[in-house]
Amino acid sequence: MSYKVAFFGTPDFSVPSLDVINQNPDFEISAVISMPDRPAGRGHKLKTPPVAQYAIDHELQLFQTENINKDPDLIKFLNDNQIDFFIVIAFAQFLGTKILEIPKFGAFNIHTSLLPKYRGAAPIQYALLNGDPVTGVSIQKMVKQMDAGDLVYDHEVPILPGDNSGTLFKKLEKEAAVGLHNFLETFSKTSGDLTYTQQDNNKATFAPTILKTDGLINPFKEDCQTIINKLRAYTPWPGLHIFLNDARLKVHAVEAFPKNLQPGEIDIALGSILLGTTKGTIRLGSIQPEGKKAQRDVDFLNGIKSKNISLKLHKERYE
RNA sequence: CGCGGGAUGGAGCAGUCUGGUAGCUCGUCGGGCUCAUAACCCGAAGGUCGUAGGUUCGAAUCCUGCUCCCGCAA
Repeated sequence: MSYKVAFFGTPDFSVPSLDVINQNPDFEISAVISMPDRPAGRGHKLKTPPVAQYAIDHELQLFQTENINKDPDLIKFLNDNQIDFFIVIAFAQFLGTKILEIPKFGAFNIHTSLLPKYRGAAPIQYALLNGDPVTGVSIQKMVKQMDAGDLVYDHEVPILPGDNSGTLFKKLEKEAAVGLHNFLETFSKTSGDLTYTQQDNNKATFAPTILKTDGLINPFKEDCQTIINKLRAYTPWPGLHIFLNDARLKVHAVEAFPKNLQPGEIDIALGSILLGTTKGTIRLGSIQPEGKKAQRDVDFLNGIKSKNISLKLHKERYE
């Protein structure tokens, strides 16, 4: 006999986990639930979420819905099909109590931090923002409170100095699938009689959604190390940017530089773009003007000299 | 048909509006100065101005099609 599973997920990140279930003969995917197709990219062409695309390619029952809590057809389907449990990974929607009560064994969420640390939408980014040496994968039985459920699995993953959000996402995408694989094995062996570990709510920290505007380098409010951490956390999305001479520039590389400057002060005398912060000076090593490709600091400065203009922070943007 | 920027020697840019010998800051190569140098001085090489066509005596520059790159937005 096999267990019936409903899978909730949306981006690339969820696909290997979905595949793990799909490959396991002890589990049957009754439904895949994902977000609707959305216009995306340059040109705003309609784009199907990767999880939905996987479901289509593998001929799985697919639901794409804006709000699962208010989708009677989906709720009816889930109720009628005697689902054993849900797997939720990077779904981007909140599951209400009514939904959580449907499956026999409950709903399990794969979360990419060592809970109770970094509950919320952006655990990977926050581990990098804080310069953590290690993060991990947790699987929790979902309750109404966000990411506060009892744990059934956790596994540490080291963060290397060269990691950014892009590389760490890739690693955790695999680790999440491995974790899910192990979870499924345990589930089979114990027939769903799992061992739960409570989270210590006093140790809970939160990782709210990253906004595009968070990518602004603010030398009046941030120190050197914060900006370096932000670069790692916000690469590849949303990236760092700064406003110089009315232009919005992306910044792809930063490093500490031994020179004393006032917060917001810019110095290009040494052939680098140096920027004073609240503590320490930072060198902007790679710059990308709008409509252009990323370029080295020296190249950018050559263009500036050629135009015979000087660099100024667009100060109003930082208040 | 979401909005917009860009394509000029190896790099980053100016020149395009107001057609008429292709320029700036670098890099490269050669020479000089120097104990030495990423510094300074002198000199040189290197460009079918993305592509196809049109207008013109003449097009990087004006008009049209096409390709490629990128920012915003989502």
